[in-house]
Amino acid sequence: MVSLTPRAERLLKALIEQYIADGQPVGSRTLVKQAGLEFSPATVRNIMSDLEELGLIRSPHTSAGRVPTERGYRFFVNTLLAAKPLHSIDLAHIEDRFQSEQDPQQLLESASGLLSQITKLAGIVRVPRRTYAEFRQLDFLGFSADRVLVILVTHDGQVLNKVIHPKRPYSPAELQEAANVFNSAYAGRTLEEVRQSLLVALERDSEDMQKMLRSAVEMAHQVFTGDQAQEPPLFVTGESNLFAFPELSNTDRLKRLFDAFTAKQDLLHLLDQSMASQGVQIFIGAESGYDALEACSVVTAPYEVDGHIVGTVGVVGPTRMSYDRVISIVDVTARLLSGALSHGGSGSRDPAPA
Amino acid sequence: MVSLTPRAERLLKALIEQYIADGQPVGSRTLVKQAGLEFSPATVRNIMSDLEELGLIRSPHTSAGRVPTERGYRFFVNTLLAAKPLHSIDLAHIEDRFQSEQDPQQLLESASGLLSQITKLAGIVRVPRRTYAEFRQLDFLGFSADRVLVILVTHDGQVLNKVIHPKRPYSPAELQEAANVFNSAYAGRTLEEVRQSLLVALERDSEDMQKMLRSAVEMAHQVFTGDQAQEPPLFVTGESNLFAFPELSNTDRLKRLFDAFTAKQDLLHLLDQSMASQGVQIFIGAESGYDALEACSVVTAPYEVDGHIVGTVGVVGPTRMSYDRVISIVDVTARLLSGALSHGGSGSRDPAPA
DNA sequence: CCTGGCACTCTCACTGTGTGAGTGCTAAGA
DNA sequence: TCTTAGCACTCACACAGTGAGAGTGCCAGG
Repeated sequence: MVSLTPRAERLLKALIEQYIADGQPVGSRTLVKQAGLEFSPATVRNIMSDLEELGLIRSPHTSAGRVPTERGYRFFVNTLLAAKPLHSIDLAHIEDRFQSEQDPQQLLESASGLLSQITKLAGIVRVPRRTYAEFRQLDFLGFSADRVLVILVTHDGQVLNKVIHPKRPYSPAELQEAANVFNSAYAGRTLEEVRQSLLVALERDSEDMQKMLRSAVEMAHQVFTGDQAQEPPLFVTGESNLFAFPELSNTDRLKRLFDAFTAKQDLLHLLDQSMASQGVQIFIGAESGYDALEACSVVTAPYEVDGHIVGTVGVVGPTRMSYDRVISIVDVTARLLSGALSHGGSGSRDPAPA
Repeated sequence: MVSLTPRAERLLKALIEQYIADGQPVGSRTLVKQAGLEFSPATVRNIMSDLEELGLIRSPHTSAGRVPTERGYRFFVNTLLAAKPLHSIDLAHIEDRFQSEQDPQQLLESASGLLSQITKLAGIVRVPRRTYAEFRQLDFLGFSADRVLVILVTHDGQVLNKVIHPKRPYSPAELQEAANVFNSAYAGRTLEEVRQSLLVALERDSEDMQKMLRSAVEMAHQVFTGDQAQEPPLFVTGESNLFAFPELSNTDRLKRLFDAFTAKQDLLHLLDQSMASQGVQIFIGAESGYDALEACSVVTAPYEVDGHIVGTVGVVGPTRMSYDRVISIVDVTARLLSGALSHGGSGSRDPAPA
């Protein structure tokens, strides 16, 4: 990374803060006045010239002021930024909301909503993969000769359901029996483990399985394979906040951005990426690697359930955002969410039958 | 309604069609050329003048051509429009998609997706109110001393679930027993009926109820009251198609429109309104009564399950849309959806346990 | 090394101008 | 009485020119 003189750093910091505040290219004189610098505009111009050579700032045109480049933002975020403690009102707001929410899914959706409300940007939340959830039980409900509703419940109270079409009709008693056998065989393992065993079980010769279990396995397998598509793995909230930013108001850019929000594919990859490491991560402009996020930055932080990272919360906004504010909001939200999901709130722990 | 000379009608029709086709105000000369009229531009101007007096068309400014007013569109739609038969490729496309889809919820989402794909506008689908669904069964699953997962299944295979917090701990056996009692008491009635009975039952002195049923009622009541918020009552797809229309490209207008898509409140009212009557309904511009839909038209058609109207499909786009095309697409989609939901597809009918 | 001064550049807002599209009106023709 | 050709008129739009303002780069002196 480039190293700058303390003065240049101070200048760059002031410039970026000023630009973030009002979105106008900032000139030497304004900068001296606004930041209360003790040297003259001319000196500032010299330093700016250096910064421009380093690729940290640039001039939209000759007689405009300077604007940070993505590289400039990156430097700013890496070395100049002092995380700003969160306003206590916001903090209380988040805590309140998490306290009153029960259902883990709703908790996640709330988190996304809160992020977008507080930051006035778009909030995103990566829902935990169900693969790692623990299987609890499964029920088969016959609806007609060829339609059976399968309901799958995980240890943490998530419910999946799917209508499947068995090869032959089953009586209610048979279905009940099949569920019982299946449940005692698989309860307590993760969904992924169950899925794997099902695959193996199906490949093996059916002789060595009880007839009932075989049916159960076949039907359950249908649920497990259809799994992914079933529910949104990602919450996006407050997209329309982004209309407020002139730098994004280009219709074409907006369309691509909104398409990305709908398709979710790219965002998902990005969030999965950021699950790999602890703490807040920031993708500035092209760093995300997705065209749709061209003039945008994404700030993310993973959240945990009982000490394991299971998902990510984050915020999407224009590169010109108050990183200090946003970073602490995202950070705190991730922490509080982890807390709410882990202990009392709901989300896990032994289902002691009282 | 105003009545016009046949010539004026012909002219108005040609003008609106021309305007829908390319979005430019249309002048007398272009109109003569494009529509192959056998009278001169001057005559056209005279007629246009009449139409303008009647409020059917207007001039954005002195030297521009004419543009239809909302009233003009309304007249056009009411009396000049010949419904255009649907392109057979589109028809096949819809049928295919409905055929391959099983789950009623997914079927509805598909319908919305199809509408937006084919019309290149935003598709909306009003999901049936669950209130009229028939109650089938309910299960209580204890997760911890103070958390019980309630799973409710309707006759048509929908699954609702909610975590509730009972007043005292229950053993698994108690929960099982409570569910049994509850199910035999209420199976086969509509959710609304069940909700009503629950209210009554709770008000009555608890003495005359079995202890078990009382608990079941209290817990079930929690599920029934939390019902509405649980799932989206409305699917919206392809919103980003609307970016393509210059008449909507005003950022402020777009924001309001997208907020309406997110809040869903207004759209819901509109769709509920259109459930009252059979067949395609069209709301042009201000007719919808919602500011957010200012320069937009909404085309809707109710769909049925077993002869009863239960929801609405529709399309939102700029007032300048190909009404003939859109109307038939919406109409056909509603019909095919009704079919898919009613017979084989899924959606209803006796759950013969085979 | 800093700074004041100065010439220079470029955007932006404003103004004026010409052109093209389209209108309304009038008077002549069917 | 209805239609049409002709004509004067209006207006948006694109284009060029202008002046002000903001900001820069560079140079020479402290």
